[in-house]
Amino acid sequence: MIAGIAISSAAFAMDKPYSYRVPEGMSLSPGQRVTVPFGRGNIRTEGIVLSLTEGEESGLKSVERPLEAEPLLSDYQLRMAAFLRERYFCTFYDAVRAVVPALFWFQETETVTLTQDRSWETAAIRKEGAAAMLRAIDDLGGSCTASALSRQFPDEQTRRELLAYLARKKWVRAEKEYLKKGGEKSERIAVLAVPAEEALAFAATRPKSALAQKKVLELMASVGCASVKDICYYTGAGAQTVNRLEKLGYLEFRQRQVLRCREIKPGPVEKPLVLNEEQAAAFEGLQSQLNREKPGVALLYGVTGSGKTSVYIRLIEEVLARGKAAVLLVPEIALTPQLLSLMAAWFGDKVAVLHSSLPNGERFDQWKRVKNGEATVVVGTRSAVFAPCPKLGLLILDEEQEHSYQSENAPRYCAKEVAMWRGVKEKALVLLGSATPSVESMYRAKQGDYSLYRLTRRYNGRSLPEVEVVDMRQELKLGNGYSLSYPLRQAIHDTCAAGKQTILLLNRRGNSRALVCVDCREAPECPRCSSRLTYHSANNRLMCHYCGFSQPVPERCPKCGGPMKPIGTGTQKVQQELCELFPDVPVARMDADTVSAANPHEAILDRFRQGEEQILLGTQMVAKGLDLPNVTLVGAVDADLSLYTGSFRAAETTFQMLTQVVGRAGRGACSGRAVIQTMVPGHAVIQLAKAQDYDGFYDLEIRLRRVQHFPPFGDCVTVAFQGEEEHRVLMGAAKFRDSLLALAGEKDWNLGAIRCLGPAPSPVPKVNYHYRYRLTLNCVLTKQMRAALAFLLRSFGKDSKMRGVTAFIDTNGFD
DNA sequence: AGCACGCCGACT
DNA sequence: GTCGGCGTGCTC
Repeated sequence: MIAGIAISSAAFAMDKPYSYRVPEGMSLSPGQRVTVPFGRGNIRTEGIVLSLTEGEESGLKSVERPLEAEPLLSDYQLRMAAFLRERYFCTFYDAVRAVVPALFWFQETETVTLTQDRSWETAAIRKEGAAAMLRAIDDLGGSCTASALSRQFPDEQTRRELLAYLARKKWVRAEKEYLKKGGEKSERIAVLAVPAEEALAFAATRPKSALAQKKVLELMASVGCASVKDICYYTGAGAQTVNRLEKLGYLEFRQRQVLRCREIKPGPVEKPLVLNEEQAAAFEGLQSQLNREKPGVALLYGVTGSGKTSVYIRLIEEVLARGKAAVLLVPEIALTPQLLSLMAAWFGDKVAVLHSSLPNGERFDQWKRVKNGEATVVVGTRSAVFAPCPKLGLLILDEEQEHSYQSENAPRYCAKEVAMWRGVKEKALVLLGSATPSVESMYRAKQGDYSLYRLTRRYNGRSLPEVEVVDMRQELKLGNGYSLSYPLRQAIHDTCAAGKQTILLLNRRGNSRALVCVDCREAPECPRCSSRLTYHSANNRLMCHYCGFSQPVPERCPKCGGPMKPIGTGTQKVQQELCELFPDVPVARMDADTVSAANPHEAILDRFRQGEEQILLGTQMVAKGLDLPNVTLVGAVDADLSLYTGSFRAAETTFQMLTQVVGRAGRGACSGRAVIQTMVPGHAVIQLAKAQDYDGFYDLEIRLRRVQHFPPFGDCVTVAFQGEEEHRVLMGAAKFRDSLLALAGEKDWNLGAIRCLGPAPSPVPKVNYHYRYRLTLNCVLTKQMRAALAFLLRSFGKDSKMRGVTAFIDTNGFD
C-alpha cells in the first residue's frame, strides 16, 4: 500500500503529495496524521495522509507511525483544504491549520541525548561553547529538551549550531518528539494584591539588582490587572520575576475570564416573531430557495433598522426544523453582543460561539459540540466558516461587505468565497445580509447570479436622520481651527440640552500616539521596521506594532537632545476640544488607547448606554452595530479621510462607513440628525451619503469599476516579496514581473490582458529587518490565471538565485 | 526551508 | 592532511 502524504514543513514550491510505503500491519486512512522520514537527512516530519493506493513500493521510504488512532480530518475537510490550497496559493498544511482548530496540534519538542561515545570528556574541543553544552546535558542526566538548554545558550542560532556540531561529532543524538500539548491552556492574569501605594513603596526599597521587579510593580500599580504575558512584554521582565512577586504576596494570579465578549445572556424575546410585509416576503422567498435542489446565494439588502435579524431568525428556525444546522458569521464578535444574546434567547443551548479569541479549551468544546451535532446554530467570526456541522443547511454572512471576512495571513482566504464553495458542495443556502452591500454582491444579484431581497422600511416607520454636510474649508476661512465645526458644536449643544446623546466618529487612520521631539519634530522609529514607535502611557514605553520591539521612553531626543512630548491621537485632540467647549459634559472615548482587556468595548458601551456620558467619541468601532436608543446626533469628524487611501475600494468604504454611522442616529423614539464634516463637500460620494442614496452610489461606482476593470469586472492581485537584502527583493519582484509578462504573451496560457504595476515598496517597506516590495496586478482571475500565478510562485521558490526572498499572493485584498 | 554533497582556502 | 567556508540541488 502506498500513501500520498502532505508534508508539514514543505514550502509552497515543494508542496505536493509524497509517496510512502505503508508498513505491513499498519492501517491508515486519509486525513490521518503520521510521522515520516523526510529529506536527505531523513528528518522526522509530520504529514497528513491524502490518499491510499496500491502500486510499486520499491525505493520508497516507509511511514513511521500514525500520530493518532482516528483521522483528524474527514474526507470533506480534506477536500475543503485542497480547495483552499488551490485557490489561495498556500501549502496544504496552511490550509489544514485553517480548517481544524489549533488545539489538535501536537507540540514538537526536540530532545537531545548523549551517546555512548564519551570521548569528549578528555578530548580538546576547539568549538566555543561545545564543551559547556556537553557538560550541561550531562548535568541534566544525559538527556534533555533543546529548550532546556536555552537558559545557558539563549541565542537560538548558536544553540542550533552547537547542537548540529555535537551531532556531527556523534557525541549527542537529537530527536524530534511529538508531545500532545498540555491540557487546556488558559491565560494567567496577575492582579495587584496590595494597594498601589504599598506596591510602589515596596518597589522603591528594592535594590538595583531587582530592577525588573520594580518595573513590574510600577506597571501593575498603574494598570491593576494584566496577563502575565502582557506584563513580560511590556516591562521586558521574565515570567519568574512575576512568579516571585506572587510569592512575596504583592500579586495574585487568576484564571482568564472565559469570554472576552461577556457571558451571553439571553435577552427578552417576543414569541412568536411577527414579520412585517417586506420581511415576510423576503422570508418566503428564502424559504422556497431552501427547498431547491441547489439553494444558491441570496442577497438581503435591508437598510439600517429594517430588521434583517428577524428574517435570519425565522430562516434559522426553518433550517433547524429540517434537521440541518445554520452558521451565522459576524464581522466582529465583540461588537455584536446584542445579536449574540438574541440568538441565545431564541435558540438556547443549540447555539455555539466560535471565534479566535476564545481560550483553546473553550474553543475546542464548542467545536466538538458543533461536530457531534449537539450545537446546530453556530455564531462566529471569519474562521467559523469552517464550522464542522454534520448537516449544513444555511450560511449567513451578516454585513457581508466587511473587510474582516478577508484573512490577512496564510491562507489568505475570503470567508465569503469559502461560504459559497460550501454552499455548492453541501447544498446549503448562502445568505449575504447588508445595509450597504458591496458593489460586487449587488452586481451579481442584479445579474441574477444571486437572488435579491430588499427591506426598505425602517422599524416602526422611523424616518432616516436629517443629514447636514459641513464644508471644513469654509470653517477654516471663518477662523475656526478646531476639528469641530460651528454647526456641529451647535448640534452637540442642542442635543445635550435636550438630554439626548451624541456619537462622534473620527475616521482617522493611525490612531496611535507618537512621541515627538519638540525641537526637531522627529519621532523615534523602530530600529527593525520602517514604522514610528507608538507611545504607551500605561508603562511609559515606546513600542512597535509590527514586530513587538519595545524600549523605555527616552528623556531627550536621541537626534538633537531636545525635549520629547507625546502627540495625541485624533480622538484625544478632539476630546480636549470637547473639554474646552463643553466643560460640563462628560465624554466617553473608545479607541485603541482606551479599549483593553480590563476595559472592553462592552464596558464603555454599557456605561454610555446607561447615560453616564453624553458624548461617545471614537474610531470606526463606534459606527458598528450599536443600538443606542438615546442617541439622536451623530457626527463624522473627518468624513473624507478614507477617500484617499489609494485602494479601489476607497469610495465604497467611505460610503459604507458614512451610511453606517448616519444610521446610528435616532434609533429610539426620537428622530435623529447627522453632521458630516468634509473638505470636499461637493464630492459625489459625500453627497450620495448625505442623501443616503445607495442605488445612486451603486450606479456611479459600478461604472467606474467597469472602465477600470476592478471587481466585479476584473480582479486585483498583490504579489508581495520580502527578504533581508533590499536589492535582491527588488530584483526578485522585477524578475517575477518579467516572467509573468512573458507568460501573458504566450498564447498557450490564454491569460488575457494583464496590467502590472510595480515593483513598488509596500505600504510598510521594512518589517523586522525584512524589506518588502510588491507588484499590483489587474487581471481576471480565471482558472488559467491562477494556475499561471501558482506556477510562477513555485518556480520563484525553486529558483536558487532568488534564495532569501519569499513571495506570496493576496487576491482582492483591501490595501 | 533545511540539509547533504562537493569543491576550495587556512590552520594543525 | 582536515576542518569548515559557502554555492548548488533535492526532498517520495
